[in-house]
Amino acid sequence: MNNLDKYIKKLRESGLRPTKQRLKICDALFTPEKTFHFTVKDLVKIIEEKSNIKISVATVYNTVSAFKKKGYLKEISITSEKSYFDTNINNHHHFFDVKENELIDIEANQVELKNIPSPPNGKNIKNVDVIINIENDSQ
Amino acid sequence: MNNLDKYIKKLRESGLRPTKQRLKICDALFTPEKTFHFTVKDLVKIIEEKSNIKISVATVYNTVSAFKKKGYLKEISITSEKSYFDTNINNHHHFFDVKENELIDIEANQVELKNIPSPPNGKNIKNVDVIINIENDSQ
DNA sequence: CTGATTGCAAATGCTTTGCATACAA
DNA sequence: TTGTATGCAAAGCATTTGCAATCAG
Repeated sequence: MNNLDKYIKKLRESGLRPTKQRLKICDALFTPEKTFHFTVKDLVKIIEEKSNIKISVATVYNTVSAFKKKGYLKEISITSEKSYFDTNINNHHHFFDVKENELIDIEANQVELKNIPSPPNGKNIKNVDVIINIENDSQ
Repeated sequence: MNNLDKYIKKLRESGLRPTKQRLKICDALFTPEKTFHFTVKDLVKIIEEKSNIKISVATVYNTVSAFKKKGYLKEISITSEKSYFDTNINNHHHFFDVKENELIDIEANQVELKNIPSPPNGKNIKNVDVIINIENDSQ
């Protein structure tokens, strides 16, 4: 299956029609070999630089949101005024530089998590995020 | 030392003058026996209900921000459109109900974290947050 | 043609800034 | 009186909503 077909499939599975704007979003997100972290604003910038088209932030938001709900993207739990997303959907964790707002992946098997407590009655665990907040030595 | 003196001390140590508004904020935050989680909007509501005074959100923001910087409050790392703070400044973790936006404390010793990887060169670890995201069984 | 979906301008709501006012010395 | 800190209205942004335009069938 070529990329275009993959992207059309991902969009349809997320409940979205494969429009020109949304295919550009897929291209920006899923074509790079390496996974990466981004904000909605980052993504708009990447798309506009790559293709010289105009795309509204609202379109990016609803597409990213649909992909997140479907599990094609993950949102990262950090204390930041903006939402950060990750194209790496495997179980893993993060360093977060609180001053620079920079994220670095940590492989899941690099951290040993044991004795995870049971969730409250009627609830189940969706996922566990480990955030290691870091800052410059001098601070 | 009585509460008022404690609050004046906390404010001065955070670089703020002890004004009427700020003492109300201290009262709302540090008088309750139990620690709790809150957003800035929650805090404004608590203060206005308790004392019938008007207080602007900006004043609450800058005071909360100064207390956070000083370590008298902690911000919690979660994927939410609002910032959540915690009056419990001991090392501990959280369950986060992603649908209800509800937080529950987990004692630090309830989770066993091992093999924390070394931070990148020139950086040191400020703190480690473990977020256990939960949702209703049926979902 | 018709009902459903799209893309985006405008609205919303959280957070920060700028400045007239109040305060300390 | 004078320089500094305060409190908050207004501005600034991230995100969501509502709807005219478009599309699929």
